[in-house]
Amino acid sequence: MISKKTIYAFKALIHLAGTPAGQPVLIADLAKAENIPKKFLEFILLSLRKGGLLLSRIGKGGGYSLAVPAARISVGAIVRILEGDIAPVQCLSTTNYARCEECQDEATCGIRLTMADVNVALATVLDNLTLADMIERSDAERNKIQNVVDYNI
Amino acid sequence: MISKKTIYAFKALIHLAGTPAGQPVLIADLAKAENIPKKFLEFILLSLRKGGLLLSRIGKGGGYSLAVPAARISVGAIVRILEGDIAPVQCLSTTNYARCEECQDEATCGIRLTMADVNVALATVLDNLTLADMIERSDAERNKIQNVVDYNI
DNA sequence: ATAATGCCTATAAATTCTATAGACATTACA
DNA sequence: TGTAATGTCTATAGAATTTATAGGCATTAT
Repeated sequence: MISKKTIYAFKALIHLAGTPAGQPVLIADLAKAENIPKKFLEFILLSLRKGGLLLSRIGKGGGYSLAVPAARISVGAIVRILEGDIAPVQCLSTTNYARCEECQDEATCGIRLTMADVNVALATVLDNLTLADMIERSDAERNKIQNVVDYNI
Repeated sequence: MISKKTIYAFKALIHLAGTPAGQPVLIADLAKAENIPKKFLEFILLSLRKGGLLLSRIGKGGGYSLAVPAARISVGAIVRILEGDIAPVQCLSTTNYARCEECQDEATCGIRLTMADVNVALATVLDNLTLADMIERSDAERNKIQNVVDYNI
């Protein structure tokens, strides 16, 4: 289950992807528009910036904008920044590795070996979905529904 | 990231799969052998029994044993029992559904549409791995290492 | 009967997640 | 050069969840 923090990040990124490039968005406006606690959002945006996904400008006329096109921001990258990792068990994490407390032998641990498969499956799907996909799918669904409405008229 | 509770469940199930059928194992023994807090394990085993994966016998000579062969216990089933669900967002959960607080329109939510893919990928891999796989892979790795040792002698 | 066992409810302790406060640093622009 | 507008940073509070424990009850074999 992904955390609220990551959901907020998705929302913020989708919002930023929908604003004209070179026109930074204020934290306060973003918070209001997406109904995210401002101070919490502040922290989330900072993380995303440090993760290389956002640009910020301080001072008057400042704000946040995407650092890269939405099509090149993978969902996996977002999740990794906010959740720290994707791995289902910490002994499989690359960024946040920790040995299991009482794992006798990591190399032959059946749980670990099995979870490695899960890890690969998860990473694969998350790394192949992008912010642009999120937006496209939403638009596509909206159009589908709109067409049905048109048809009915 | 899967919880300690689920890891404990895996360990307990692997242990039970490794004991002769019809020979129930005591909670106390299992707790000691796998180094799991006894009272916590008690709760975990109860959940697994209610989930249909274990049989128990009360009273003297009682204990726990697998209700089905290890090859027919999927990792997904175990995770679902302990974690409640697999879905990455609650609005995709079947057993534990909850609408997102401020989702304007669930049908066109890009986050939800995207996470649906993740959900399928995750469910697929988890449902196709079994307790028997966990044990087999562990054995296979052990043999590999053993063979290397033999070869070196 | 009695001892051995799982079952159940309640609750405590620890950890993580969510949210807030407030001072500080940087920038645009009058 | 001053001032208002902004993001940055550190600290901490509050809420929720996860992990762990206690103790009495119900059931069974002998």
